[in-house]
Amino acid sequence: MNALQAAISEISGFAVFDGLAKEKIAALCANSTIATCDHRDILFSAGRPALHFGIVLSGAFKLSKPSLNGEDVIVHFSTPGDVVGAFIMAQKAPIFPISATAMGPSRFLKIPKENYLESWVKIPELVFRIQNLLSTRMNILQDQKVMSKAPLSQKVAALLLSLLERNQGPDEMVLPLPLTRKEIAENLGASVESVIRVMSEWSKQGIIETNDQLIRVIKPDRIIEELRDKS
Amino acid sequence: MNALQAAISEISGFAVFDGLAKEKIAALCANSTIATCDHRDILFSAGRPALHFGIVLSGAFKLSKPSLNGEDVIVHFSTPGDVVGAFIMAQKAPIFPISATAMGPSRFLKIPKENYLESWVKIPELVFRIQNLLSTRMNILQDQKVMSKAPLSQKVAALLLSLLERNQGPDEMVLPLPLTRKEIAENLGASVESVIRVMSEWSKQGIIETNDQLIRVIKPDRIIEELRDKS
DNA sequence: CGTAGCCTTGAAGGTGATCAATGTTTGTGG
DNA sequence: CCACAAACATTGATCACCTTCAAGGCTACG
Repeated sequence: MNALQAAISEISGFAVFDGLAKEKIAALCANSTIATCDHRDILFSAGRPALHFGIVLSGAFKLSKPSLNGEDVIVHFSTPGDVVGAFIMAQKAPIFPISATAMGPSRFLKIPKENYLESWVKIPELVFRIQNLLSTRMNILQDQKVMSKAPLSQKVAALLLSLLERNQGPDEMVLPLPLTRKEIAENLGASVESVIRVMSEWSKQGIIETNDQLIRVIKPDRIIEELRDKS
Repeated sequence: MNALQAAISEISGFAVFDGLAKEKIAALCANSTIATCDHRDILFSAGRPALHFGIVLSGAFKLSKPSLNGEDVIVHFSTPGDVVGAFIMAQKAPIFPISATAMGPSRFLKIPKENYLESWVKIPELVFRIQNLLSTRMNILQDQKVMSKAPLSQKVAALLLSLLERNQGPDEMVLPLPLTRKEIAENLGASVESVIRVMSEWSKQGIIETNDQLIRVIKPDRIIEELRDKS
């Protein structure tokens, strides 16, 4: 359980637990385990019974759902501090509505759902923080929906900016997670080829720069400009 | 406050309050008011300070958000029993992220946000029910996102079926809210003309029938069939 | 060293947007 | 009660954006 102790120190820095004593956090995370994932490991699958929720410790996970035509659609990118599976608690026999897959080496704290029922929900402040995270996610979804009629370049621009906002790493202008063109396409509901056409144009113009699936934004203003009214 | 008493009887039938005593519900709704709206009345506007949340009593409201090009995008249709504005509670100085507009004559119970902080959050069961409603809404958004690459006819089909599911009225096969083609288009991120082309084809084939913005599904199987894999 | 996953580019084709014109219904004020 | 405006519904023609298909190159990894 030493690793668990370390994890608890780790998560005490996350916004959800801000201001809570370590002992309290430890109690909230009783019986939790740490899942260590490699690239493309599946944390949980859509349709499976959900016995735990949890928090992303490091790395990133993509949350996806199969579509009618068989392809997967990425619904959300989860980065450290994100609570995943918070909605399962409200149901009697909870089922994961989506699948979670690691993007690069990642770690996840698996918390039994009983903990939520027994201790988390008793702390109003905690309920608010969770709702805050969910609210953020709902807003991202809504904002993307609002852009459904916009040209692809604007969608890509909005996605990059939205991911940059979460950035807490050392380099302000590098996206906080490794992202392939395919994943961008799967998230925006576009084809890989179209995404590539948009982004290689930006690369040529020196607006962005990518190596090894890490995307660096060189000229953020140009990306923001992309979102301006083009009519 | 007689009207309020009546409203409380009304909402005691909604899923959120199932099993709660009338007195308790009355306490939860202390200082609430009833907003009576006509068609197209605006209940609240995106960007405005949010001092209350609430529950749809009757009629329906569309929740929308302006897009970059100025047009409004409908993010969600709220029907009786829906909790609207539940996410504002988690913030210090809450702002409505979306606008709510009445679709036909509708009524809404406005509950001060303080109530949530003081009494609602103290009842775990209530927290779960709220999260359940939010979860449903999140799932609808996610499901629509998953369909982003599907042809328009499938999106319309999915929308009709999803609205039929909420149906509690006398006629199983009539959508529970008045819906214009324009609103469908604004919700799906399509143009009115395209929606019309899809739906008039269905009308011709006797699959659906519309009078006065009430849509009746005559042959649900044909709509479901529309969602089958077309590859 | 071969496979798997990702990136890239070009050409062809389609779905749906846009534009324009007209009909219909609803609501409003003189 | 009529006239006029506003919102909604409809249909056709044109065009753009993006998808699909095809083919090839690159890198990582067993």
